[in-house]
Amino acid sequence: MSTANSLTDEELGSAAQRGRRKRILDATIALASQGGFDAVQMRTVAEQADVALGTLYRYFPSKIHLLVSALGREFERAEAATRDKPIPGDTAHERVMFLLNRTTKGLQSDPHLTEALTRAFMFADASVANEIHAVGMLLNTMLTRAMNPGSEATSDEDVAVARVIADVWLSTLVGWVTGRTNAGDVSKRMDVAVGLLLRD
Amino acid sequence: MSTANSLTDEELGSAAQRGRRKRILDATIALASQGGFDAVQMRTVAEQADVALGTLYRYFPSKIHLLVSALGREFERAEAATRDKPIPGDTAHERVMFLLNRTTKGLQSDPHLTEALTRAFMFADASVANEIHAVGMLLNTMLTRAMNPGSEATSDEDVAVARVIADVWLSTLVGWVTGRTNAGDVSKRMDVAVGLLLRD
DNA sequence: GACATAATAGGAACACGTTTCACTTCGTCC
DNA sequence: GGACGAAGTGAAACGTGTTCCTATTATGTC
Repeated sequence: MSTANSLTDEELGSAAQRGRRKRILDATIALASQGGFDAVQMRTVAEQADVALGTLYRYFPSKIHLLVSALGREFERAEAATRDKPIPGDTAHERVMFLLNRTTKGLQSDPHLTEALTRAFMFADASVANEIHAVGMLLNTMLTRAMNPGSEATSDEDVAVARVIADVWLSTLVGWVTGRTNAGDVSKRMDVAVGLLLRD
Repeated sequence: MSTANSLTDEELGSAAQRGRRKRILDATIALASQGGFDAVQMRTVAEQADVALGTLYRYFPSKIHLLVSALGREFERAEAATRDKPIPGDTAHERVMFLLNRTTKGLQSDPHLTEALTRAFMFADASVANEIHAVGMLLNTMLTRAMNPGSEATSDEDVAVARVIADVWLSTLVGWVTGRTNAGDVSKRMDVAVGLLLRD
């Protein structure tokens, strides 16, 4: 696996290049959504994005980088769409579960896409650290905001709890993606975990 | 990915067959230990186990099945070695941490092997459910026993806590394996998580 | 506008997981 | 002991991620 990074949108000079990058990610999402991890074939992505295979590899040094970058973009999109909406719920537990349920439902509405992205996320190695880190930060931000809706300083404990919740959520998601847990159990297990962690 | 199962030791008739299976798993562990996931190449495993490639695939229908089965054998070995030793510690928290630290230290002493096995575990899909389930049960048994050392009935809450701990541990392990978390942080993060879950 | 440089296209080639197939060996039943 | 099916061998072939190479096209500089 190569050690280079994916090209981010910001460091791309021309509009044509940003266009290529966008077409590549769009094709990736479309293929993943339709057939999951295996359907995201580099030749197919390149063809569908109207880009040469070599160019695809110039933008994203591996299939994993590509998928994790796509995941990042989707996550940002989802986060941006809900950034300014207050999360309903009287307790941290309720708000966190609202957030998790909403996100989980979104993921479960496109199982193939979720499978592809989760697989990539879990398979990624150190060379994908940057892309992974971006996703992790986003996730933690969303969770701590749900726990602590005002913009008061977030406590260390909140951060720790958010990390544990994120870990459990990821494991559970992997279980669902790989067919070991059914959709309903994801919610149930998250509720149990959140209940144990946020006793208010 | 094929849907067949790995051949278990019990369902193998002859001693020659059990020998083949053992040689295959030994070769797998040796290669993984030396070079990690990528070094476990099916041709190399077959060659080193003195078995034809087709035979290897008859015993283990994919590289993932092979690695997860190897993981299962290692886990059983580790569990059997410590089954009857009482776990030191005055509280559930201490005992669980003792167990986690001992296991984590064992894993970290062979990073390549751990990388290979964890990668396989996280990448596995539904066709590997049996092999995965065996590992999951073992892990949960070990954790609930640490939490609840007598053989008193294990409560539902204990089981739920054990599952959450296992989830966090897996996520953290993945972080370590993929170079996102260093070895010391694994312990620290597990301690925080266990502290949140077992407040005694 | 001419040129240097970088980016892209197009496609061949390689690596490794997986499949396939023709053949041989082994175990079992009569 | 021979016949038969299951298991094993050996090698070729395929699919897909990845790399590499050359020709062509943009892009920026004087």
